[in-house]
Amino acid sequence: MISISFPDGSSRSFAIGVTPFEVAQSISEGLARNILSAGFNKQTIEITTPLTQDGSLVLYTWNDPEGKKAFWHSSAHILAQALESLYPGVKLTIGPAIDNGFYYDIDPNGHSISDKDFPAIENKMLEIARGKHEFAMRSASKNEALAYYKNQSNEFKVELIENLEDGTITFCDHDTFTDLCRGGHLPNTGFVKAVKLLSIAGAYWRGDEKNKQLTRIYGISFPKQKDLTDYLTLLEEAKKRDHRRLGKELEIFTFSAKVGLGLPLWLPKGAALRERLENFLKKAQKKAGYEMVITPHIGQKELYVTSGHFAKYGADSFQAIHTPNEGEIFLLKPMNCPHHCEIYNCKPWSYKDLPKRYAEFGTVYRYEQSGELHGLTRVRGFTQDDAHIFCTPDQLDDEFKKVIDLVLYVFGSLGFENFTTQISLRDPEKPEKYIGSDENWEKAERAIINAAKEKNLQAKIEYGEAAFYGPKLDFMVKDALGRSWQLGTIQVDYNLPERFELTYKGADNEMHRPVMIHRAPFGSMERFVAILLEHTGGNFPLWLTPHQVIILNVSEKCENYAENVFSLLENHEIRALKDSRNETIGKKIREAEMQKYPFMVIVGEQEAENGTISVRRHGGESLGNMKVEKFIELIQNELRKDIKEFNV
RNA sequence: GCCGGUGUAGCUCAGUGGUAGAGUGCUUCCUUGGUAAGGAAGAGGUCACGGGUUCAAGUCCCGUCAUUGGCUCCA
Repeated sequence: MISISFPDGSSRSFAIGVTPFEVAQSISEGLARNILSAGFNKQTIEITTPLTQDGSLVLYTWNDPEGKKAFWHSSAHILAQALESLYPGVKLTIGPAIDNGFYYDIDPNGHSISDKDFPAIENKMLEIARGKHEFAMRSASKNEALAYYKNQSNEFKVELIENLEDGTITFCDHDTFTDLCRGGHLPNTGFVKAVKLLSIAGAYWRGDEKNKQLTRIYGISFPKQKDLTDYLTLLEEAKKRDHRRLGKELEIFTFSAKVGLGLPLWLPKGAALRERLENFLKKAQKKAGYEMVITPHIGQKELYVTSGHFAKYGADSFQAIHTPNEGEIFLLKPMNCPHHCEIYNCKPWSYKDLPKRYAEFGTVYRYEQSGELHGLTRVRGFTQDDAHIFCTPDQLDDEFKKVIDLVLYVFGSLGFENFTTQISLRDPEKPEKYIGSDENWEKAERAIINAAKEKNLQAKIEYGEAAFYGPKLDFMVKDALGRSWQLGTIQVDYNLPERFELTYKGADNEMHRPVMIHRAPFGSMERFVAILLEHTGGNFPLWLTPHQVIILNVSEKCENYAENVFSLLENHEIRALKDSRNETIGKKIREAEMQKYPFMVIVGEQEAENGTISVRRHGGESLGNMKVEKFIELIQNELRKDIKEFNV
């Protein structure tokens, strides 16, 4: 007998060789029907794998990420089999499960595959699935495995196997198909009832652009047809929240091929929205002890040689700006830090003056590769809500925590609750990649980890993701399609103070180097507004929205009254708009709904007579008739609730 | 930058080799309305651009540009 323990802490005895499926059966038939995969002693296994020793067992269903993973990983095998059978000679490489589905990378080996072929591939996959072929794992020696793939001239699998240790190599077979595989499958292909291939793309072998480009096919699969239908509906809904679409519909921003790729043009409503966001942050920053500075959009080449950015990025960036003076060269600024360092350098500082916190909405220009541009989330000219804090090493901890507070305040005020955080540290294997002393790095890394812990951030630690000059803490938010974007960032920097020879005089009467914190709570105005659009679906909070109220007159007879109401609202700094077109009231309401104005004020002859207005909220809720003064009060109350002050 | 997709009226899109279309918006007129589309008429297109095949190209082929899904990159 072996003893199996469960996640709830209980444990039971089973016969040696019992499978997770049988364990599930012993708990309930329902569970046994739904179980897809299992974890035994923290290792993913098939539910048909016999257990031969004591251990802890977790059973996974579709509702567990691990269950979905087994499902989608198995689906990738089915996709690979379908591809092999439809396109003989294709070379398989890797095919993992991802957050939403799976993909398989293949070398088409002369075949051309396009999305027009998807229906045929999907049908083949379903045919394979219906065969209910069992997935069976088997071990192989390294030599056997190498021979198998050398025989197929599959250099990719050979490369994979060469990096594996003999004795750890396993294959998975189902039906007529075989693949090198670590494991974690469904019992058989029959679990897969619905399949949809989503897109086809090029992907470099092992993610390196110097390598051969393979063909990647993305797909998703489900245990029920209805799940697929629901998922596709969800995708359609997400498309409606695409910031590029909303940006056009709500007239927030546009692009012009004449102006240039990736250079956004902010329309009046967008500019006003952005200004409100900036003012919101400025107000909080003022409380937090920041001082605004303003720096030019260009800088001499020497500035970037000093900062080190020229050597690293000069060749791949916007090219030099020349002047009538021969040899005089300027560059568009790709970041604000060097300018801010020179501001710090304009006079000597005492430790008593620190920290200095310089903030600027600084517009920077970066020549992103054309294929990377994406709406407002990835552009070539954008404005960072940048600030640099120059402090003593002793102040670092405290300053860092204060910045976290500010970022949390910003995210909280805008309803970003589902953000994730990531701490990026040095790669301990490659100390040569980083500059600065070990002591400083340890101090900085400790400061970030402690600060994140103290602020209860469930930060994921990533080694090797740090900038070469220091570790960082990033705040990531997902867009409508679930793609993660980095918004807020806080970075510790020992490099620039060194390169710009920044100093302050300490209590010991000696000169010292300050530490620098780079931080941007929004990240950039462009990306932030994009993600905000996708999160709110264009229904901005009342304090931020371009127009808070639209006044709709029922007929031309009450246009004067509408004008009076409009002036009253304007006098109280309520952002109102008037639709006095000669259209039916029904049509005006419909259009106002589609433009997502938070309040509609409807005025007709009755209202004009009684000196009232009829108020309707976006979405259809009627607030009834009231005096304009009461409505103004209502809005002002909502605004107060909407946004809280930042408390240092 | 690389691998695919797409590009037709201001916008959303139909149009598989034979006279350039719809809805919506816009202009004008009628209608004077009551909480998600009142009616009529009109204007609006070098079918992204350049080349090619064909008696004939929006449609097929090649190139360029833009855009888009990924990959790579992201100071």
